[in-house]
Amino acid sequence: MSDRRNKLEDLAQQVVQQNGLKGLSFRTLADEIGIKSSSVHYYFPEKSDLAQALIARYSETIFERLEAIAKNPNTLQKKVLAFIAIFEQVAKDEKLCMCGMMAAEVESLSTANRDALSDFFSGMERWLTSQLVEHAEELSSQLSPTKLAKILISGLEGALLVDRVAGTNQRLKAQKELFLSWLV
Amino acid sequence: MSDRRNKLEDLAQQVVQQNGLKGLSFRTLADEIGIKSSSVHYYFPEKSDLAQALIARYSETIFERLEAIAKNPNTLQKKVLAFIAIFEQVAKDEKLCMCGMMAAEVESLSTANRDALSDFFSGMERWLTSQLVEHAEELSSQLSPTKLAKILISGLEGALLVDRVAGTNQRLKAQKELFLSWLV
DNA sequence: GTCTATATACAGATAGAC
DNA sequence: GTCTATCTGTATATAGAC
Repeated sequence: MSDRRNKLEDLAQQVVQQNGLKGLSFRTLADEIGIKSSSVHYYFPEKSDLAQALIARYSETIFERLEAIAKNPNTLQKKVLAFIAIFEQVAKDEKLCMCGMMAAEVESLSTANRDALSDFFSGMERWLTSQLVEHAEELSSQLSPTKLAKILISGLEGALLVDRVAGTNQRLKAQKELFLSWLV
Repeated sequence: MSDRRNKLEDLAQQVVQQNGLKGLSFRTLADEIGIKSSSVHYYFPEKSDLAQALIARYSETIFERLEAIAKNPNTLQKKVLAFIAIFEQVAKDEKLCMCGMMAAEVESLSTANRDALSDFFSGMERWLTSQLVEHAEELSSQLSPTKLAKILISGLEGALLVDRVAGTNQRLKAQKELFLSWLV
């Protein structure tokens, strides 16, 4: 992967997490890097190609981190708090989860983009579910691990969304406490 | 309020809930109504004026419904299920909460728009909190009503977001079960 | 209130030179 | 790989006639 391609993706991802895919233009992207928009089209012929690359890249980054968390022997509490910390870092930069942002724009995405987005969320849920199952003895909730995973992940996505408008982190904190309430 | 103005707002709201404010143009809005975009500017000089009207209108509609739910003597379970049903109706139309959608676009909104959005979410949380407090004896959670309200509302917003991508209603259902798990 | 006409800006995308 | 140049479409917004 070329360095330039990488820099384009870095910058594009940041813009998408703040302003959305519709808030990102090949022109401004090129300007910030110091090239022309036609050169950006060299790397990403269409905008949907850029979006696809961004989703793939973001997914890779996140799932690598999740794998590292899972591999490291630890309590469920520590593991999931490390998971939640990923969202907290996003919130601190006044951004959204990149895939959460694109989810809001799903009507204007290609079907490949949509599928990749859908895979991202189901992958995160699968990861969290497997952690909850693996540490079942540390859980005290009456709800199934699958449901708990769906609840927490959509809760975290929504918390990022609403907290950013309010300029606080109260909802993210509340979601964290929700998780803690599920532990024995 | 003129009939035309109303029809413009009706249509605009629907488009925003599906495609976002950036996905709404004065031109297409005018076309669908059968007038020219300059005539839309007669009602809403700038796009931020339209956005402000939409948020005010949406808030009014929702809070009227919440007031009706609160006024009608009922169990906490029935009241909150009626609250959740508002989200379920939105999901059925493959839309987002209009304010949830605009929350994703907050970086490109006027400060008045942001403040109105923030008020919408805090108003919903205040309503839900007051219901939880009023029916405290029906609750069994260790978390405070304020936190439960924040958890459920951001959870519902996130569930709409993620479910729409996945084309299911699993996360909304899971959030509903989460609420039910809080009852005695 | 609605129109025509237009100003201005910006979007995604492509052709072809270098 | 990057450029210049350009096509084409669309956006917000305004002026002024009717």
